[in-house]
Amino acid sequence: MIDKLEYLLALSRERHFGRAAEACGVTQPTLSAGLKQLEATLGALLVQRGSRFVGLTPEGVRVLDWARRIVSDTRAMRQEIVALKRGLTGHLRIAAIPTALGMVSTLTTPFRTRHPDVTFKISSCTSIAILAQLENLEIDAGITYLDNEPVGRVRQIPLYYERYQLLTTPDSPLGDRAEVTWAEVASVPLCLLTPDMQNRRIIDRLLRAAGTEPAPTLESNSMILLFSHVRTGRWSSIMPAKLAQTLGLTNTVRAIPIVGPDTAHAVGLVVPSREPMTSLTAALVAEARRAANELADSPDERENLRALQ
Amino acid sequence: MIDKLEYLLALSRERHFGRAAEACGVTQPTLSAGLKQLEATLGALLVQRGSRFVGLTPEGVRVLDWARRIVSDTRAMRQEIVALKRGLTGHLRIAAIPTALGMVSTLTTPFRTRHPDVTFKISSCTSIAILAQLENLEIDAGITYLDNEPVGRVRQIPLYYERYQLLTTPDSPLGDRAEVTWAEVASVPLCLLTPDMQNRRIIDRLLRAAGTEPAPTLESNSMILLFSHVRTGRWSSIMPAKLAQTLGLTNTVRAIPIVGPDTAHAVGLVVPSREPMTSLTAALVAEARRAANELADSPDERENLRALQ
DNA sequence: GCGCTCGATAGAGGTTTTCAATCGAGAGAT
DNA sequence: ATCTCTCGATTGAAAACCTCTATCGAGCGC
Repeated sequence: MIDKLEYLLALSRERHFGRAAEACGVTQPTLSAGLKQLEATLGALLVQRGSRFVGLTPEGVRVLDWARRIVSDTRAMRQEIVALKRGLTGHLRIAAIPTALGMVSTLTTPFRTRHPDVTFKISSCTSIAILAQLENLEIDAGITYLDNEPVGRVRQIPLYYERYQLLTTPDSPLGDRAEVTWAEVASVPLCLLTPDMQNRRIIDRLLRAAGTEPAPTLESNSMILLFSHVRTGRWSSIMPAKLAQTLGLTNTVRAIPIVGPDTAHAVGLVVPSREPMTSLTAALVAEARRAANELADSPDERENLRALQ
Repeated sequence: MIDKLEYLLALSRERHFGRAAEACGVTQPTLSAGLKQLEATLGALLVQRGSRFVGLTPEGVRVLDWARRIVSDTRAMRQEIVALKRGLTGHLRIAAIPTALGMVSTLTTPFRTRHPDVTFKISSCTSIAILAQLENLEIDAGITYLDNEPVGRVRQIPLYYERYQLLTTPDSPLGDRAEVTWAEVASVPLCLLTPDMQNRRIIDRLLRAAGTEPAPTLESNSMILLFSHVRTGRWSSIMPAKLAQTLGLTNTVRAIPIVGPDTAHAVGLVVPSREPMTSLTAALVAEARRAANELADSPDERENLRALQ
């Protein structure tokens, strides 16, 4: 039964019988038969039949919802029993927004010291995708903005507030400043993330609040690419302080704090709000709580973050 | 997998392989093998082995906890899909404390009018047993005192406050009174419930609060038996008003309100606090909310009850 | 030590599951 | 219109699994 529910999860994710079967490690006829059997035992069509995959029926959508619960509980149970025997083992799949990638190591490094048998897979994607993947059990945790429209039921552990810095070369127009305003930032040629990234949308909002229209002359979805363009001296960019810190300041690149309307966006760990949590998830949450104390720029900020939980 | 989890549930309930197997509708070797397979897939012993059933291992207890979740979610899923097709159908198992049996019909009657395809099984048992059975998925809902030590996670819907009346014959010492005090009640020969019933323990407390020691000359676990003894004219008894109302006042039996310290005990519906609820449970909760309005003795009381949720 | 209860084990029989191979319907291209 | 390609359903054989009856063996009480 549970394996059949996994078939349904895979199908709704892949939207293709063959790929779903492959993802489950069975052949396509097996998956087809499994779903047909699930439909028989529940007494309702779950998959809209056609020459190709069309979608799930309303009943299918409801079953999908239950399947997520049941499958994730089953996995959590398995994991907990393994953890009871051999200590914390297993695999944590984490997705993070690109601007948070730099600080992931402050989470993973102490975690591995504490639990050496846990392996990680960390992927970079948009805040929207993180919530979608959490919902579909494709990742175990995400690191993203906490002021998102709540898409699914998630538990959030605040980590730090994102503050922005202008990345530029010392010999460019603003290169010698100790701090700059958002209005000033808009006056230099900028390279920024693409607008599908929430970070870019936040920066756009901040620039508009300063009365200017964002007009980057180069867009990319890779922070590394932006950074390398800044190094040429022909572009400047805007980056969260935590990330600029990680990339390291060479003698050709300066990071200048941007002052002005301080609409700080909190970044934190998000995990499925299932009670009780997976033992791995629980350990990660504990680690995040510890990391939050280290990452906070001031005791004040620490207090504010704690209030967000 | 799920059927194996059901085996574990049955075993922990019956504490006997043969009876557990019977409860699951399989033979004892099948249940034994199923549990052994569950142990193999989880990689841990779940049942303490001995010549007879000893108990579950710590791992077994943890798995049992998950099994309850997974099995109940699976049942809820099945039910919801059936409900989507054929409207609300199925079976509701309710347990109630004896003193609440009289008012169950104010819940079930309108429920059946609304959902004619739902059948009921209503059993009478102690408040402790109700919570235990709820925990073990043996009943779907209970009707009991709401001031219990919370044994499991339950959601409670208040129905009414229990108030006590003296049941007696018109020609007995207190038979002509409009109301009596707890101290007066203690002066007549009483027949009461046995002390394993919470109702009796409450009455004992009330009698002691009035400075008297409860000394019933007859005890039983059946309200009907108590009532029939009252009718002989040789005993009086103490009953919740709601129940006295249901049993009906013949011309040989009077119900006299007992005044004094008003430590009202709220009675209500309790259901497993699983999110989302079974469709049947959700419908029952809705019915209980409606019934609470009807049962309340005053608007004041209605307000107090609402606050308990 | 005898008998009884309980749970484990063995082996047969039947069902279910799985897979490779193939079919057939529909979409898109020519 | 027809060809072709993709996708999901179907088929049939082999393997795996599950469930049963029958029986065993350990421990408990007498």
